[in-house]
Amino acid sequence: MLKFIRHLENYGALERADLEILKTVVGRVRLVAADQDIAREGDVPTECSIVLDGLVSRYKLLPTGKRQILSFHIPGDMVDLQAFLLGLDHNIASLTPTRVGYISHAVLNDIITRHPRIGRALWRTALADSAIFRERLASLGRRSATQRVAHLLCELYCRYSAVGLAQGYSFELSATQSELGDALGLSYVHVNRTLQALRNEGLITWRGTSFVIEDWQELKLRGLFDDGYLHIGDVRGEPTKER
Amino acid sequence: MLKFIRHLENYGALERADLEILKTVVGRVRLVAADQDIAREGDVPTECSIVLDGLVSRYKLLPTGKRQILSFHIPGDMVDLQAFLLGLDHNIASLTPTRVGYISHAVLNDIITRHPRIGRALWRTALADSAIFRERLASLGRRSATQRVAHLLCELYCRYSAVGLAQGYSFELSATQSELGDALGLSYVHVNRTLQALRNEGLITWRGTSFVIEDWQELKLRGLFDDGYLHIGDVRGEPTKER
DNA sequence: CGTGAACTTGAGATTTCTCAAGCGGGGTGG
DNA sequence: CCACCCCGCTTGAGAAATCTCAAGTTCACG
Repeated sequence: MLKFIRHLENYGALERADLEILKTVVGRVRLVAADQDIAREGDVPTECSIVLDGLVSRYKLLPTGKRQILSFHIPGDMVDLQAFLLGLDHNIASLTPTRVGYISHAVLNDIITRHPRIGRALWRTALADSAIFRERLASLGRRSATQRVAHLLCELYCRYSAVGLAQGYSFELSATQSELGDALGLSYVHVNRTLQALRNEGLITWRGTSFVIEDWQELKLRGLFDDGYLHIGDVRGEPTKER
Repeated sequence: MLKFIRHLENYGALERADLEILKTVVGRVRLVAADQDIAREGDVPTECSIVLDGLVSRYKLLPTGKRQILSFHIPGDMVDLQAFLLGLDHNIASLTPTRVGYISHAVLNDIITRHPRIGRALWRTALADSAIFRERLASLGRRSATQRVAHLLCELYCRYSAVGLAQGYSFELSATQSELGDALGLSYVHVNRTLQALRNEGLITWRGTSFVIEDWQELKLRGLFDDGYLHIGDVRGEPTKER
């Protein structure tokens, strides 16, 4: 839960009263095994999910059987704020054993109306989510395989770092190379070769699920990465007279 | 302006009072020539733009000089609701001569707090926007060139149709093949060949900027198109007791 | 230890890109 | 009013990136 609050604070300063409320909003908590669907396209959820622990993905399946992973969600992320106002147009699944916290839509509605500061922070996270989709669009459309892989690693490092889940330049990434491929529009074979190329150049290393960025500056360059689109700490539209 | 209201109504029933307010929200209107930037990455707009006439795109430029078009916006679309709460992380440009209406953020803030029905409809359009990015992600990641082109044509037809800008199965699409390529992650040469292939199969025709879908069922199949992600008329989270 | 999933490697096949050149039509200046 | 010009479209052909298929290999786990 603290990760969620930390995440929210990246999208708008919160006050003590807000924090007290946020500590009470999570109703039930559910443990989910690896590779389980948490919600499916067409579902009509009555609560929103927050990743407390583990790694979650959103994905679409095409009629051809191909899978596109739309996003990865790390602890602190609210996964399906969209389903608060619109139906689900994709699936949500755990990639590792995961702990998921739920906030009922009723409670959410209440918070948004009565605590506008929290409401705005929530909407900002939704817009930041959308910004990540746009940047990935630029990756799939106009970045080479190497650039895509490097870019994704940079992004994940920044996001892990923002919720305190990176130590130095290392972080845990429990996605398989096949999953990375489905997220990047590449075959898993090519992801493998690309990762090895980056390792051979001394930009990254990994051992099991533990990745280390060995040359941050160069990796950013290779991925054409600029963290602006993550909007971490980018807060606008805060009425100055409020309080 | 009527197109904007019509667009909003696709995302939540509005009442007479709402309509009256919406008719007054647009402050200034600006005429923009073709191929002009309307806003740039890093800008801090104080108003939101609505396309009244013409065709608008959002795009990113990578340091390599490549362009990714993120979205096309047709009359009725609000282009930069995101900049209401976060900074702009991409550029916005006219593709044709365009008429743009502006709503100041102050007015918008006021409307959202005082007319929650309109506020929710606005947020739904923002979420639907995000849904389009996700579907395009699936296109760029896992659809073939033919599937991408067919899918985009299906989407644009549905969107034009939803605001009353399609006659039968025909609609005006004033993007160049090069622009379509930058939106679909393809070279303009390949877009050209792909369009011709679809024409030779009798699925579409065009003359200048006027496109006709000759075989809707088959084009949908070829594009693996399902309109669910557009969320047209998909309204949830409307408190039933409200009014 | 045995097993299976994930990772690795090799090599030919495919899709799409890039480069290059020609075509066509609408708008404009003489 | 007409010729010219430019932008966008079209076509061809070789090049490049990435995919697919296939066969190991490794490592975590039971």
